[in-house]
Amino acid sequence: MSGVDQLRAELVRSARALGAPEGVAPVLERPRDPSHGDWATNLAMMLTKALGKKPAEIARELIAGMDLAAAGVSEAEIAGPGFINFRIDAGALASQLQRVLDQGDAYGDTQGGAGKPVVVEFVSANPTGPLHVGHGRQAALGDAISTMLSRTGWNVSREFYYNDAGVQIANLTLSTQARLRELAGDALEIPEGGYHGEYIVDIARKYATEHPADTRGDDLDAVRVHAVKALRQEQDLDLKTFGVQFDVYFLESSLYSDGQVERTVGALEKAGATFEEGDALWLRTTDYGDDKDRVMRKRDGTYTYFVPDVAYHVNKWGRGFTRAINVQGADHHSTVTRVRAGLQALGVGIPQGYPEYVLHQMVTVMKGGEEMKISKRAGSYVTVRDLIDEVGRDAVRYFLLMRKGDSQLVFDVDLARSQSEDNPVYYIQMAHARVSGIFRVGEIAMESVTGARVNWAVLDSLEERELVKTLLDWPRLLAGAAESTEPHRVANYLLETARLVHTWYHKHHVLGEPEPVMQARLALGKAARQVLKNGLTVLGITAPDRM
RNA sequence: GCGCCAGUAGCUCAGUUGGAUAGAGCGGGAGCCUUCUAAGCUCCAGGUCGGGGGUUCGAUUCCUCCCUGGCGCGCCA
Repeated sequence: MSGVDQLRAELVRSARALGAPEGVAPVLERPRDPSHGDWATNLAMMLTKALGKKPAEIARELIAGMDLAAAGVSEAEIAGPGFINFRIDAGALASQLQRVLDQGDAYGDTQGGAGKPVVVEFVSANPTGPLHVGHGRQAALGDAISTMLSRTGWNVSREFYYNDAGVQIANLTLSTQARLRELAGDALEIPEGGYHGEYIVDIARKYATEHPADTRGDDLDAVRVHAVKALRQEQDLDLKTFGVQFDVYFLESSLYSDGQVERTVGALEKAGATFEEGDALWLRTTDYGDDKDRVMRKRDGTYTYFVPDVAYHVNKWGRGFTRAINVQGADHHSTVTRVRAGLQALGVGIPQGYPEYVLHQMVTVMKGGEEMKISKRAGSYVTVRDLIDEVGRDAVRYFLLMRKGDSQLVFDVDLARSQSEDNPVYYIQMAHARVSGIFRVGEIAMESVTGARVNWAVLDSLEERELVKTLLDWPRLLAGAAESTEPHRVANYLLETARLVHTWYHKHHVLGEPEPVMQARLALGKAARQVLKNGLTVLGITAPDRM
């Protein structure tokens, strides 16, 4: 049982003795202001109605009824409108760092997910061009969310859905053909809705080399296969450079070839959720909160995009994923209602909120004070590769994760590239490297610091107490970030932790101090380094030992 | 017009799910290196939390109505 839990247990015991209702659950929080102690509770204010007394009186009685020593409390005072502020004994507080040292890379991991399966789908780009910044945000978000879930006990599968069966693929094929014919001497005629980027020229050139008998691209089937393959390879390479790996690549086309789309449509018709009108087949999405019904099968006999998407999610459910999370740009949010409506209409026991969506707002890339819109290769947008080339993988990851997904994001290339003073990524990594440096310079093996025989009570300065408390927050913070699927909480936590580490490092020397002091500070340093490393790992960012 | 998201310091954004005197980074100003990395530390300036009403001991946080911005509202994906 951790220190907070003991404190809470004592509070509950005391409150119950005063006549508080069963199930009373005191909220303990860390006050912003250190002078308000290490933990504070508003319990006395919560109980005013139930006990019919004034907050201050209740607070006094609560404290009197607690075994403060058992909870490691050195001081308890009543403050403000009725808060109780507890100060924890320095030794009792710092000794909890033993957990960090014992658990190492696993410190912070919890088991809330209980091994249940969850599929996280992200990126899911059409294989029609290089990945753009938005895909980058999805890749960073999806990967970090997956890691967080995995560290909180979920059995995670990362999945990439390839839209390889639609109109876009036809446009890609025709665009490639147009470039082939341009290379053969014709005037360039990129079709309506086609792709204008430089990369199409590369693909065409390679096709012509590999297919000397068809340099004009008359064999559209061969052109399509070639172009899709080339772009999948390019996207894979980008993702690899970004450090993202998937467990499953799911092809949209397989939903058609396996008959899953037809089966889903048949089931929806059977369920009476559809109707025909104007030579088209419609789904009654208005029965499930949509503002109008939606076409499933167009007049030309093909399906609208959300139909295979419904089939795809039936497939996920069928594979045993009772939880599914989709990371997508907010411009796709109209799909949410439709897919869920389709799943509900099937009536096969899929819960209403399935799948969950993590929608993120748009990214604006700024460089030199101006919006950067053009990539040489892609033509009309900035690619993930552009960003990695500009600022490096770690900085791209951090900058794409530092803001809540709900916020529009301004990516400042100049700031991200700066390696001197202003960059939060390097600030955090530097904290890790500086602590590593203590061990390197002192020639102290990291493994030799185990926490055994450490006099934790030595760590009683303001800076040390604040750092200790923050390090002890990590498991709770990670669990909260995972539950809310918000990696930016980890990013902000790391920045705060790094700040405390830098301050501590500057103020409290380690090497050459008297033995008990040095041993205690080495233990604290090692714990801090461990937490920084664990947090950076969650975000997919490296934790260098020297910079 | 309808729906979703946002509006907090000059700029970019956090705000621990309703707590105490609202924070960080950048930008601006002033200091700190014969001692474990100055990619660092310390201090100063900077705010009508978009606006009005409501809920209660207490609201940046919850409800409601306005205002502003982004995205979406296709037999496109």
